Amino acid sequence: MLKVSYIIENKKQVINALSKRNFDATKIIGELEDYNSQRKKIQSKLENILSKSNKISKEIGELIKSGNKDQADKIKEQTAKFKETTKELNSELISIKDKILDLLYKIPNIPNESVPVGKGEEDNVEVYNSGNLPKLDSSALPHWDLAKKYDIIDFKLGNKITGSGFPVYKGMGAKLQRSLITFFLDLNTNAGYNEVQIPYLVNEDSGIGTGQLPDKDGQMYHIEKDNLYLIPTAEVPATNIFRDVILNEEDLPKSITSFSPCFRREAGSYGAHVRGLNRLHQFDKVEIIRVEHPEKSHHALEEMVEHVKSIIDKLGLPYRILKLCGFDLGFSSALTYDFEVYSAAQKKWLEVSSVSNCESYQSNRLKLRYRNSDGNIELAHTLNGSALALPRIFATIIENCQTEKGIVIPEILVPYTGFSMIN
RNA sequence: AGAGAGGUGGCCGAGUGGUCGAAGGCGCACGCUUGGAAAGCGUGUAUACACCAAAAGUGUAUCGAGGGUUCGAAUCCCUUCCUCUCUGCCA
Repeated sequence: MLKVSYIIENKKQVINALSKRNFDATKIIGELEDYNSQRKKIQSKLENILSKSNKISKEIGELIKSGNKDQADKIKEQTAKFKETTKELNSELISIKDKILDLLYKIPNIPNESVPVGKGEEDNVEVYNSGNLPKLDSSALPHWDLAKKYDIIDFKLGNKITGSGFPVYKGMGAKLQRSLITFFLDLNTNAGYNEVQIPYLVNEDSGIGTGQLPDKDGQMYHIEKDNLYLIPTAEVPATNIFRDVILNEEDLPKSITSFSPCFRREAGSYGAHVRGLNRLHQFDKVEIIRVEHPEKSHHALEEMVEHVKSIIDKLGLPYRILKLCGFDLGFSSALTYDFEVYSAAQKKWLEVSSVSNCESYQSNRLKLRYRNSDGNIELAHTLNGSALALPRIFATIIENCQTEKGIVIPEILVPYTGFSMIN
């Protein structure tokens, strides 16, 4: 979330910048200003009274010490009136702070200057594409048919065990899946990301820290009995490593990578476009996270983009990179690049990675800060990206690499799979 | 899951109702000392918010979290989370 002081001091720029998202912040910022000045008034009043009553308490203490009980009792009466007003003011203060927080939760991050204006996903700007799109002959099968043909993914079995969107990978399919995970982790750690294994369930504080709560709690699976949430991405536990942390400037940057299954309720998205592996309730993903100095975060984003490019290049899949327009930009992101690989059998672009700079939007919620060389404390910047999400990569590999004889595994994966052909 | 013991600053650790934001130590920073280092000595060493144009300064809150008792809570009571020990269960 944004800082109240920042919003109020830069009101015009904020409203202007948010209009890129088709988000009209005029009213909400107006309310925010009102609440904030109310908050200050109440707080001053309250602190004044508390200060007085603290002084009196000290006096009472001294009087009792010196044996002056009668006088102490007299002064005690004075404090009675403070008590009620203190209580009232305090509950007013709490409720107004809650209101301010509620408003802050509703304001998305300010898009970076370079983010294009847009009214829909058609306004995303292609900034890179890797070359020619492969053409398969008309007998080419989509991955759900290939999965059945070679018995590598069983969607029906997943339905039986859990429900739709929980596929069972079998045999060479399972092996390919595991190979991809290891392959991605190897590339990420070679690029300097520290591998961590994180919990797949997180508490409420963590959900709030990275912005899934309170607004998007319908998208996460919630275990009510223990009040825990199944993670929708490793970004949540991995970024929360740094919640309530003050780093030293020289500790930056922090780079980590983590594999995890991801759980998403995907409430309300059903239909043909979610067929097969295209949209699942449980899928595997390897994530990269960076905590950066504000002056370096945009360079870091470019590095992350280059890194993801190199991964897809190695797999030899056709892809393009989109710079997301204001409309499509995620709530807490300032700048996002989406990677889409081209599925020749589905004749469709499939998103496989989203690399974002959240600037200080997450770190303000997380209270993730660093101490600069002057000794001042400032918010760090957080970035995250998929490197990579598995299902659509899996789907595209088997679709694009299908031949009459079988599915040809990309050469770079063969040392991981131990086989070069699924047939 | 049951019984017991705990959770204090970057770390260790004192504090069981009254100048306690918190002794003491370690660590860290700066200074003195030294040819240089170590040792020694001295000084400093939390965060958030508010007041102030700003700095200085002042105020308020924070001793796992939330609530309560009290003029006053790190200290007493309740709830909750976490850690440790024993028992149970288990990969």
